[in-house]
Amino acid sequence: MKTEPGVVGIDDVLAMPNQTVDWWGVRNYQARNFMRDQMKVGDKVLFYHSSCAEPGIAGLAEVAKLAYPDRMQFDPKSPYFDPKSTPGNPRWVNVDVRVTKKTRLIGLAELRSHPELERMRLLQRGNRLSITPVDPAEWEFITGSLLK
DNA sequence: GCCAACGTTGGC
DNA sequence: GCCAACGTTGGC
Repeated sequence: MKTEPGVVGIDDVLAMPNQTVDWWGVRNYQARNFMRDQMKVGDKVLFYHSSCAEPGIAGLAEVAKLAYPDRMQFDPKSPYFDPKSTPGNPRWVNVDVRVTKKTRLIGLAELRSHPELERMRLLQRGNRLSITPVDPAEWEFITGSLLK
């Protein structure tokens, strides 16, 4: 799951109660559907920093709460406000994410250097999705080999 | 700031 | 439903 550290970085989440944050602001249907349809409490998450000086994996996390309406869509003052969304029929949802471990930063170049991660969705050319599935083998390689 | 690669919008 | 124009993402 990508986040911009200038907005909410891993240190910000670690400073929050229960090291947990609501993943507000996703406004892409595919990414929303991953949260809504796929993610369960306890699912493991790679916490990724994007649009910053050092893009890469910054930590490990897990899903702490099933998808529910994103609070920003109802706030007219928020850039994430959606006038077409109503509390009775919300368009956007988010899960809660709890950071379980801050790791060393694994940069993009390093990720790309490993053939084991060649097919990782995050690394595919043209990928702009802020939430992408991670293959169990990819998770194992990253947590088992790269972070040892 | 550039720009590739998308995704969304809206006229038809 | 098509598709051109426009907007966004995100690494560099």
